[in-house]
Amino acid sequence: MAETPSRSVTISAIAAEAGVSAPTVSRVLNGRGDVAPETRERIENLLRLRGYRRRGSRGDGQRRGERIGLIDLVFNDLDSPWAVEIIRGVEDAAHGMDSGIAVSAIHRQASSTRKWLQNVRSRASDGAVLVTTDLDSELRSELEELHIPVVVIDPVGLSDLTVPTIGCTNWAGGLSATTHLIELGHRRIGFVAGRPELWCSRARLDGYRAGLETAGIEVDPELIAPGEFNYESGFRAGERLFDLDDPPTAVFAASDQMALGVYEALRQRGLRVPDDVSVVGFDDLPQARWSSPPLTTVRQPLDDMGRLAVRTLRRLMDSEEIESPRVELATELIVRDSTAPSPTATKK
Amino acid sequence: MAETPSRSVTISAIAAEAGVSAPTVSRVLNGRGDVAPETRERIENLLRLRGYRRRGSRGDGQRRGERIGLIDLVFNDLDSPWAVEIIRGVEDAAHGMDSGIAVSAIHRQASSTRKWLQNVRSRASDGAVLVTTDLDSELRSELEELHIPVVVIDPVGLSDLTVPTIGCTNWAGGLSATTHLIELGHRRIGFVAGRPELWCSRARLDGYRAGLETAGIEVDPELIAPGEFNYESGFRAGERLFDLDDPPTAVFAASDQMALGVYEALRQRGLRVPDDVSVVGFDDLPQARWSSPPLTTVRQPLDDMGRLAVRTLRRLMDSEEIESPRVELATELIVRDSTAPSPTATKK
DNA sequence: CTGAAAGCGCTTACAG
DNA sequence: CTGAAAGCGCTTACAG
Repeated sequence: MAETPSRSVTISAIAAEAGVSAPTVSRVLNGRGDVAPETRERIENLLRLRGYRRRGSRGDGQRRGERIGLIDLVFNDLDSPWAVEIIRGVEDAAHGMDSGIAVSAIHRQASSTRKWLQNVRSRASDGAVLVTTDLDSELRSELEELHIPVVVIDPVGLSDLTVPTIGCTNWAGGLSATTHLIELGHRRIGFVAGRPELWCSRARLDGYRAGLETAGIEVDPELIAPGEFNYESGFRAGERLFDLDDPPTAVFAASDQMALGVYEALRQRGLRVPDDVSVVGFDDLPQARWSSPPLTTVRQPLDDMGRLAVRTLRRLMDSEEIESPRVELATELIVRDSTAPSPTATKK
Repeated sequence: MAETPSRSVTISAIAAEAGVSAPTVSRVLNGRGDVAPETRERIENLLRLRGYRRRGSRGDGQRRGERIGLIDLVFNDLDSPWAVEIIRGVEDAAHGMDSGIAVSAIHRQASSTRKWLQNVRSRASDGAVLVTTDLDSELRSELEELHIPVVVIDPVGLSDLTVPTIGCTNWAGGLSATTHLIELGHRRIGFVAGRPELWCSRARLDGYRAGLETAGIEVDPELIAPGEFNYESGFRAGERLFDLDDPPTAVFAASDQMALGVYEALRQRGLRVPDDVSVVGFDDLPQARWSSPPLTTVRQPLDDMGRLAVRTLRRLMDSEEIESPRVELATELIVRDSTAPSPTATKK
């Protein structure tokens, strides 16, 4: 957790500590050229270390409980289909407390990360919500230097606990999806896994296993196909599962996108959902509702996770207690039209 | 177009004009309670009129060509599936010029619009990109009072030209989709229209008509079904078209979401895409690629529209010339697997 | 390359 | 409810 930013990290405080005058620090801050390299570096270090933030003439800095003005919302990339869901939740909660949100993506190149950080610093937001699958440690330490509260929304991982993290119950979701299929009479249930290096993939897989084992069904490794959460990998996994000698009658895919890939693999084989094969996804992205047939899936409350992130940020800013560094919101099985009783099941 | 903001709308300038002291204006700005109602109102009006923006102690205001720091990106609602596409484009371009973006939604209630505006004002962004289907005139005049450059991204409408607007070639897109189907041998081609009050719906419909007429096919009003751009209306339109005595062999829907609704209507009737019926959409949202079968559609370059909006804003800020108040980017037909030769066509 | 001085825009007690 | 005064954080010439 970042040290509490000292109450008045002003230009003159920094100047005093660096043994220069205030104007010199000001010049460094404004990127003027005429400062000796050593001086500049010394000042820049202090600036970072002390978490300097421009304060205008508002007097004695941020007061406890002061209205928050701007929250940074940071994605790895904006091409994930769940980005909007989270944006909506965060925007909604921020709006409710009269705050704005600054959305940005850390573009791949390391060089640009640095520029991006400078941006965040210069717009002086009051807190940051990070949505990220891979929160590398370098970035994290850079963020600490911002001296603002940070909350991580982490729908896929299970990061370490130095920063409050908001996730969802992946294991329970995997279990409920599998149980749903078993209750429909399915016995051969395929699983399309997510990226193996992410904890959520493991949790969903274990939920699947637990469901089978509870029902006394043996886990057949042949029925577990690798995937990477995206459409294409779901499609390939679907092909693989239905090329088996004894193919499954139902498939649980660890993401909606992979479930849609499975749809396509089935369509190309002339198999129908749900008449021939049942399919369950994970996420409940809007497109799950608009697929044909509408997809039964495990809902991950991304918007609520966004809202909770903002509320947590708020508490952090007010130096209130956080219940727990890791919160997992409940997943929920949404039954639509892609699941039906197993064609091979004994009719009851 | 907003009047150019005067160079130095300072608190004391406002105070002088209002015949009060600077501290009083300051109190109004900071929402302190102890100001006489009439005084407050007089000051608030002047503040709006003169486009007051907090300037800290940066000396003489914004200099021409100064690095831009924050761009406001405003949606009506964040539930539109194309929101991310635009966000990505705007973020990308803004990132490229070391600027951040503040994303917000105007929530429905009028009361909250006012609060939202105050927020925009107080975060002092350097420009605003509006994405909106219904840019009501009240909101627009409020925005003028912000005295910052504004660009409207308008994928659906054709607003009046007091503000630079970026759209796409809806008519040409409608024409190319229809021509594609005709070239595949289809003669009875259904059309699912968009919300009739929006100009883009009209343009797409006219493109459809033009395509038919060019090929010497009579326009059958029965084949034109009403829709509202969303999934449900597409579904209903599909039901209606395929309940006709002489149903179409192909359908062009004025949005991807409606096309997916048509998919579902077809599935429920046991009809297959594209073997029995071809379907074309409009937008090329990511989900078009992930539908089953992947959807042939007219691509609207939403991300490029976002990028262009930022570049236009930049020129406005630098007081450079804008080529044209209304720019339309080209649409492009993306052929995937939802279209095939008409089953009733004479084989060539 | 750096600092002392002047100044800007704003806010905060304080007095009435 | 309002203003004169003091002060804060920062920046901009200017001088060396």
